[in-house]
Amino acid sequence: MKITLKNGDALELEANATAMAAAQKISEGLARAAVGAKVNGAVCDLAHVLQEGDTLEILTVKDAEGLKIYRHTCAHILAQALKTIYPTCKLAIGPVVDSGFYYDVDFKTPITMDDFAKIEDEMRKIIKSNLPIERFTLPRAEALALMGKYHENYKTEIIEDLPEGEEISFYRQGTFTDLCRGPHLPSTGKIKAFKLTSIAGAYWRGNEKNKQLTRIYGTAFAKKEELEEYLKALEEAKKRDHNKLGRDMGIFMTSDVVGQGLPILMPKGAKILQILTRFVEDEEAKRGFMITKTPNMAKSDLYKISGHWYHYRDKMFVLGDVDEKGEAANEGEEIMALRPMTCPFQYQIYKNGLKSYRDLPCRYSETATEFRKEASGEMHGLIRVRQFTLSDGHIICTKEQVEGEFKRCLDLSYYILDCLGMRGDVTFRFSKRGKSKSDKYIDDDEAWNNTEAMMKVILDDLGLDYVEADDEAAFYGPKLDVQIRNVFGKEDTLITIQIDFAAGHSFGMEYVDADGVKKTPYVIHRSSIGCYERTLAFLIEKYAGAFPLWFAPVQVKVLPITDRAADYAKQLVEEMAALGLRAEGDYRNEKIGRKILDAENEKVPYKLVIGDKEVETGTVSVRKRSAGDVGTMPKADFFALCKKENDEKVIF
RNA sequence: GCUACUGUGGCUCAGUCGGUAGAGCAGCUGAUUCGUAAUCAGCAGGUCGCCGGUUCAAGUCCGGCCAGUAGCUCCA
Repeated sequence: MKITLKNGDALELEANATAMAAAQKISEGLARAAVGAKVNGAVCDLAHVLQEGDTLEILTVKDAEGLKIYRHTCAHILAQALKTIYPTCKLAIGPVVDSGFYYDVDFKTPITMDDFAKIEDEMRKIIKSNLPIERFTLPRAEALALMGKYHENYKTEIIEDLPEGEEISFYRQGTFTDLCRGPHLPSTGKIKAFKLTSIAGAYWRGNEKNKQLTRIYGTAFAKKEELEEYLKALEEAKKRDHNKLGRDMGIFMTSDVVGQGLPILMPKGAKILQILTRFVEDEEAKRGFMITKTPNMAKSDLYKISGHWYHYRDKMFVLGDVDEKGEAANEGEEIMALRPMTCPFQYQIYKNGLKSYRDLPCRYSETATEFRKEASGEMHGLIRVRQFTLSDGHIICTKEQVEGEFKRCLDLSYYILDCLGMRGDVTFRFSKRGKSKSDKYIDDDEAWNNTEAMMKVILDDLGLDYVEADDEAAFYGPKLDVQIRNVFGKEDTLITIQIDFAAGHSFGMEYVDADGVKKTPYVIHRSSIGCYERTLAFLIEKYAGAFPLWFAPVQVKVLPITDRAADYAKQLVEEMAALGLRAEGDYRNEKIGRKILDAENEKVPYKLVIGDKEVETGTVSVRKRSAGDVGTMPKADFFALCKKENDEKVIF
């Protein structure tokens, strides 16, 4: 029989040959490195039997899909080790994740990280035994019986939920059998380097109403060196953790008596946010946005119209006593709530006066403070907080204008990301309702289908490289989320642009069209730079606190060598301030080496060393961050260089 | 909220087998005015997260609580 390889070459094989046999025929080396196969585009085991005309690709750990197979097998080895050491534990699920794998397990008595050594030893034994891994399938009744025999009630629940007719496959290695779609390595001995990394609680099926299982995280690599490199890189990344670095650098702090999730921005942090806010507000104004200033709270009546009062109240800070239905507990008391979003406030502005089609698009923007009562365990540094400031905005426009306005919003965010040097760090997620029919979404299939299709056309037209995510939409429409990862690899939304088909109707917004008929507009919710606190967190992590000059809180540190140079140093600071540059002097009675070290630790972009020579000649001796001494120049030259770098928002 | 881990001066950490706390940095004072990554000396600073228990004796052992950190999105 003849098959086709990925590169287009034909390969002659005996009838019923497996993917492994094909790999062997190609080369012994490939057969040794092989971890799985891709037949006609579908990933499968090496034991997969090939058919005439199949297209075959042999996968190794160098392929992303191959590495997944490798790690998934490692998860099974973990499961087998756990069943050996803790025979009464029950297995739930054990998938592969970005940086490794995990297995969710229900233990009779909880285990801790101290047990890892013992578990890893058992895993090593399993690997050393080089057990062959075999796949087999069973009809539903027998599959249930098999898992029932092992008292694996999580597995039986999974089987029961599988659609009728779906193939139910198992993988067996030695005495251990696990329900699994696969694929897997041909034997356990192929694993060369692995490590259990952490332990955590995780709810069965991600639902907090279900039992919490123990999740054991691990990772695996093709070589020991790669594993060590990964662990080292992880340690390095943690040094950039904004939650540590931001506090150490005096950017922000928290206080027990102020409260959880309420970061206090210190002078340096507040300065950065002021710079970013002014930049964003000015840029928005250039692009046709009208700035608004709306209240931080409103009566419950407003949130009743928006629907938040009924769906979101447990996450709002409510002022006044309310009963479980959300009505005032004391007759006649006015119930207020801090706002969790800006939308309905800006809609009030739109509704103030009759609008013509000539008024559209109506672009409102605001640097808006919002309040959300996040659960206590969900707060994280500056990334997830209870009070934050969002570059919020709403565009009210006709359906025909949606596409153009959406593209303008993305263009603004692109520009901002470029100025921050973060364009390369983000990914895009097209967040849809998709197949989900949960009651958290507005019930209007036609509107959902139309809006999701409309957004898809826009994204494809822009040639955006995005992932589609079902069940991630806002309750009123689909979103384009600009995503970013923190130093722990956790992904968060930095910026979002959303199309809302419902707000126009629910808030009674209208415009008079050219034909004299009143029509309902579309709304685009958008942020340009995202939430300032969160964006600052990612900036700290990206630059490890060494910010580009244009938004560094202190741009230049002037370091007089002796008291004789102090007056000139003060004069330099004043001259730079007059030019709009942020400079500080270090007038302590310390040696120059110490002043340089301290300024270096502060991560100031430029240092000026000032001694008798500079005083006499009106020059400055310049040290550039991470480049060291770059020589002496007339002060005016340095000012110009600095000003240029500031105004052009140079990233270095 | 749940699970796990952590909790000693402002910061980083010591503290053996239970015998009522120690260093470096930072701070303060004094001396030093020294040209490119830590000048010297002295001083001061802690109810060992909180509460309770065991003990002649608890930072150390036990129980409870609080706070911080990570995970709880990846679905055979």
